[in-house]
Amino acid sequence: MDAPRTPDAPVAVPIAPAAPTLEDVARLAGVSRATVSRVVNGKRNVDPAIQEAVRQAVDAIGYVPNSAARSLITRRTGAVALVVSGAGEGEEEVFRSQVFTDPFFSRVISGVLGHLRARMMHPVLMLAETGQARDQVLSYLRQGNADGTLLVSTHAADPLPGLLVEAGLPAVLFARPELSVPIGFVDLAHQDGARLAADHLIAVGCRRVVTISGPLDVRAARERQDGFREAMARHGEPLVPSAQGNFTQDSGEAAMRRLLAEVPDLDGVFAANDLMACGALHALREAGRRVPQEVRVVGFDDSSVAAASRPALTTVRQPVEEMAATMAKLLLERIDEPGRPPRSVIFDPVLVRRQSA
Amino acid sequence: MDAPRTPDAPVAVPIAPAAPTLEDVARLAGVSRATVSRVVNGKRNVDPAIQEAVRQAVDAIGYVPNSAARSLITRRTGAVALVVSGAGEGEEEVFRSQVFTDPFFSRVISGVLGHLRARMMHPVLMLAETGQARDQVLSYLRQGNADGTLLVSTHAADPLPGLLVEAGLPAVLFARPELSVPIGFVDLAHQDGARLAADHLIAVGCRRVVTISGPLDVRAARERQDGFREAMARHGEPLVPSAQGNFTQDSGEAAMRRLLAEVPDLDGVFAANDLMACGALHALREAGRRVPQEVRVVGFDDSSVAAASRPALTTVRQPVEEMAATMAKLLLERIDEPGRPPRSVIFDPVLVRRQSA
DNA sequence: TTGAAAGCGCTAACAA
DNA sequence: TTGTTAGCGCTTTCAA
Repeated sequence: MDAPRTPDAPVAVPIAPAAPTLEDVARLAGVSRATVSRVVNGKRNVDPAIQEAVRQAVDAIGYVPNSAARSLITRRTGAVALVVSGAGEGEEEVFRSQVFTDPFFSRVISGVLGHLRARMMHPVLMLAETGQARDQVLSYLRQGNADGTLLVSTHAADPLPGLLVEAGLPAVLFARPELSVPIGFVDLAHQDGARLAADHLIAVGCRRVVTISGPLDVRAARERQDGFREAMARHGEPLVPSAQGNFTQDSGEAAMRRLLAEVPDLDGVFAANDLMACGALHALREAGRRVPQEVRVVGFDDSSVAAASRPALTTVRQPVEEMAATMAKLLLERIDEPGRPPRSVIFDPVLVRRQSA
Repeated sequence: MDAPRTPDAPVAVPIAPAAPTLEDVARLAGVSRATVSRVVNGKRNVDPAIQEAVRQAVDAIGYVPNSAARSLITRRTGAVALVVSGAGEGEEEVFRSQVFTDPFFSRVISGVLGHLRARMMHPVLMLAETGQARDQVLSYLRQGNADGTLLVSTHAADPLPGLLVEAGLPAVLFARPELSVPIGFVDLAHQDGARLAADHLIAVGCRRVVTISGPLDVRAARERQDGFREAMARHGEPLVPSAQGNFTQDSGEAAMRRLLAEVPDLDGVFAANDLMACGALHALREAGRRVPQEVRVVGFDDSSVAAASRPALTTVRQPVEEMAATMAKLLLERIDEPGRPPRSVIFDPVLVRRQSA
């Protein structure tokens, strides 16, 4: 009663080709597994003739080492986690879109990739914006899925640095941790950068200067603010009106409007990042103020929007790619020599003059 | 130029605590390794009492499974490669900075991450912009470092899709491959999107319309261009002046200048992406043309710059995050059921009206 | 339901 | 210089 089965379509059948192993190569080359292993890993002390024979066998058979097996012994994965961690209050999707809208993270990725690939290591991207996500990241790392962690915290009081140190996992941060944790980091001399901006605004003749700050629970935002105020005080301007933003363009635009209402005769603006400076530019244009003729604007970061905006932004450059590359370098150092104490590097900012000031 | 400073760092002594293994847990709980394994992996058929005992032992001892050992048997890593591949001509650093300046890639990452994390999988970021880099990616994958590949090609005739299929590695592409390769992908109905733009420009009264195209060796750019021209032809405008850009803002600005010189009375612009549309906006402002009063501008993608630019861009939305999430979904399907033929999904674009048209 | 035993594929002592 | 041998820590038949 059985209807004859129609044969399955002649689709490219997925034959599991049973990947060749060291054993197979060894047999074909007529040597031991150990010797093959040595050749494959480029260890010295192997007869050139045998080396050649092994190589031929490898090519002939299409051998590729299995990295799980290798990792099991070497305790190395060739991967590092690149984790972006938040405060733990936001919504997942909001956090994601904010993180990835900000050109900052792209620059971090770019810098990290640049340094890592030369060492044949690869970054695994992870988000740790909630407590649960953080636990997942932690357990992922504890399982030995990565050789170390590059951590970018977006908010203060992030518990992750402490947890990583506690777990004995190599890690390096972007930005000095809020809480004192014995861990390496790269950072910028934010106060110096803010001073550069203040000095420049004064130098080009501004007399009524205001600032748009970032969220003041973020250390970098605080330091930029403090540094700016301090420098202005030294120039005899101890009272600098300020409005707070949250590093987004919209928040910068809103802050600028508030400041225009509050200080109608302002002639200089320092924004704590370029995105907000860009927003300020929009608000100023909307208010009919010409930049830089009537109002000068200085941003911070020198992100891609700085050069792209019109007028192009004068800004304080933070060498993010270079910092990220250094972060990777510090991590690899630590992975290579676990005994070594954590190192940190602080970078100096530079003023980049464009059209806005 | 930065002169990195090195602050002194406190020392943290590295204790190598010899991670506990299944064996340790088994001994402590008084059961066999197999039983512990079953409990840890949530297999049924384990006495609740024993289950509890094992769990306690796990907690007491701080056991975490070693994923290299696990992968060796399961042949799963929990990682997928997210590779961005280029044509193979550019410089490494240039490619990196271009890739990561474009908000498009950030959106891809965001969408991928959103889908993957729910399945406890993680993306490993890789670039394959040169032949050498491509080989590295390929060997990384062949070594079993990832369970599959999500591939975003920036250029036509990318050999990687073919190589992946040939190697029997599960993969899904963003955008249909130029060469015919039996592989799954997600894509947008670009022509339909371009038609949306054309219909809108006509509907709002434009009579002298021009386009800024992307590089025409990129399929998406071609389809947007063709779709636009076709739709304009149906509206009785078979000859649409066009200038070519390369998807960057600067190239859009330059293209717009050329078009202004060539077609001084133009009153409508369709740019093949938002970045170029933004550049066009700048060129138009510079030329003293008011948008949208004198010239209407429509972009493509609805990337973050579209809403951020002033005037905000009317644009054709490409649901990149959703597409990327689907790409991840298709890949996981394929990883779970290797026998299954590749699936693809094509998304419909939507016109997003803002201020520029 | 549990345990014993056999590897997964590789590297690294240790001998030869 | 090469081979032998022992695992790395885990999952998974197969019996009990």
